[in-house]
Order: sequence, then C-alpha cells, then structure tokens
Amino acid sequence: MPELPEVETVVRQLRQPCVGQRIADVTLRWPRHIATLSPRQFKSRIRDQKIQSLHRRGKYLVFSLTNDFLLIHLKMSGDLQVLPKATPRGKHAHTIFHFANDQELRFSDTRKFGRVYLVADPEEVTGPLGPEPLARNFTAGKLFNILTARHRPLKPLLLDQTVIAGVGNIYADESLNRARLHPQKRSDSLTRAEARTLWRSLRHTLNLAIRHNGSSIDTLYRGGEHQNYFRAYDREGEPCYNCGAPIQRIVLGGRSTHFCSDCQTL
DNA sequence: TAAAATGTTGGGTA
DNA sequence: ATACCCAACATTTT
Repeated sequence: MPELPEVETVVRQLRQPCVGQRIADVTLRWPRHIATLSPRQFKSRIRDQKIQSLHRRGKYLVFSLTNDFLLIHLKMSGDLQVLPKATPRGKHAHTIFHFANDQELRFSDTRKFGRVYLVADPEEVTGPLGPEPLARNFTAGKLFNILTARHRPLKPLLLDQTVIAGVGNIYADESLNRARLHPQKRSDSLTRAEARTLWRSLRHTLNLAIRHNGSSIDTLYRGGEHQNYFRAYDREGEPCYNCGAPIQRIVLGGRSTHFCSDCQTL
C-alpha cells in the first residue's frame, strides 16, 4: 500500500486504535521483516513500550514509543490493520504487535519487501529523505531550486526519495500529466513558471488522492478510491484528459511510465 | 508462460 | 561527484 497518500491514509486509520496502547508482545513469523536488531533484541526492547503518537514521514510510518521510535515501511505490498485478537489472521500477516487490550496491529505483506525499524532516533532511518512535498514550507521556489540543481529526467527525479519524500510511480505520472510536462524532460530545463506548475500539480494530486483515501490497486483494496480518478497511470491507449490523445506507456528506469506524448512536452 | 505489480538498494559502468 | 542500468528481494496475478 505504498505511496504518500496511501501511507497517510493508513496513518489516519491507525492513529485512534494505536495511540495510548501498550505493546505487550510481538510475534515474528517472518523475522526478516525486522531491519534493525536481532529478532530477540527487537522483541525484548519493544515490549511494554506505549505508543505515544503516530505520524508519516515520506512513505514511512513513524510510531513514537515510550523510549524508542518504531518505523515501518510498507514497500510494495504491505498493509497495516488493527483488529480484535479473535479475528482470523490472513496468510500474509507476518508481524503482529499484541496490545495490552483485546486488539493487535497486524503487518500483512504478501511480497515480504516491507521493513520494521526500532531506533532511538528516527533520523537514523529518515535522515536521507528529501523534503515533504505537502509541508507548508515546501514552496514553488524550493522546488525550482531542487530541479535546477540537477540534470536528470523529471520522472526518475520525482521517484528519488532523497530529492522529494513520498512520491511513487503512480503520483509521479499523475503529477506530470497534470502539469503537461514530459517525464523525460530534464529537470534543469524548467522555467520558474513550469516549476510552479509542477509544484501546484504535485500538491493538488497528492491532496486529492488523500481525500480519496489513496488508491486501491493490484489486490490491495482497503477502501481507497483514487484509482477511479487516474489521468495517466494504468490508462495506456485511453484518451488524455488534457487533449484527447491516447496515453502512451514506456519504461523509464525500469518503471512503467504513462504519459501523453501530445501535450506533455519536452 | 513470461511479464508486471503502489519500492528500495547495492553493484557495476560511464 | 553524478548519472544510469540492472539484478535482487518474494509472491501473486494476468
């Protein structure tokens, strides 16, 4: 369930049932989920810590605990749900946090790419991340500076988490279509006006997707409905909403890329 | 069957 | 230092 709007949706759904809960124990059915510490150390160190708050940084969920920070990255297929302990567990619920009440937090992850971190300082994990695109201080001018500081095609640049945090394959394509910018256009070729257009498109796209509770695709259906509003992603051959020309699909940096070759200009 | 799927990272090469 | 490509991670679905 990964990109910024989906992670934000999960955070909002988990906050109420998680904050204030004490973690009584953890079950590790796929120990490689744990990215820091040995499974044994992880279990003993997290036990009896309380969840004090929960927020999102890029695509990471950041749980503030009594003494440490618990970070979870869902990668391609991860999902988190708080459910009564009596609810039957799915086949892919690999890591389970048992609360002191009658509920538990389940990290389900079909492809097992997801990772769990327990650290004293969240910066140990999120340190390399670029700015939050929805932050108040992320201005069009800041984006212009970021773009012109490198010489890279826009699409791979938007996917680079150290440049901007949280944008993934869907929302990169969506933002570029809305901004009418070609995914291979060089980042340092944008005018200030074009950078401002991309800034507005990116923020609009992400905010709209959050309003729709994210996108539900590829077997992960959790109530999100933004997949019904895609303008480019997964719309190969269908008409561009800007100009009517068919959406093209190419592969860039190993990732499928959808765009309109008529109105998204280089 | 081969290919692709909301992601990241490490290695090798320009 | 910067940019770029590919394989790897593991599983399911089309």
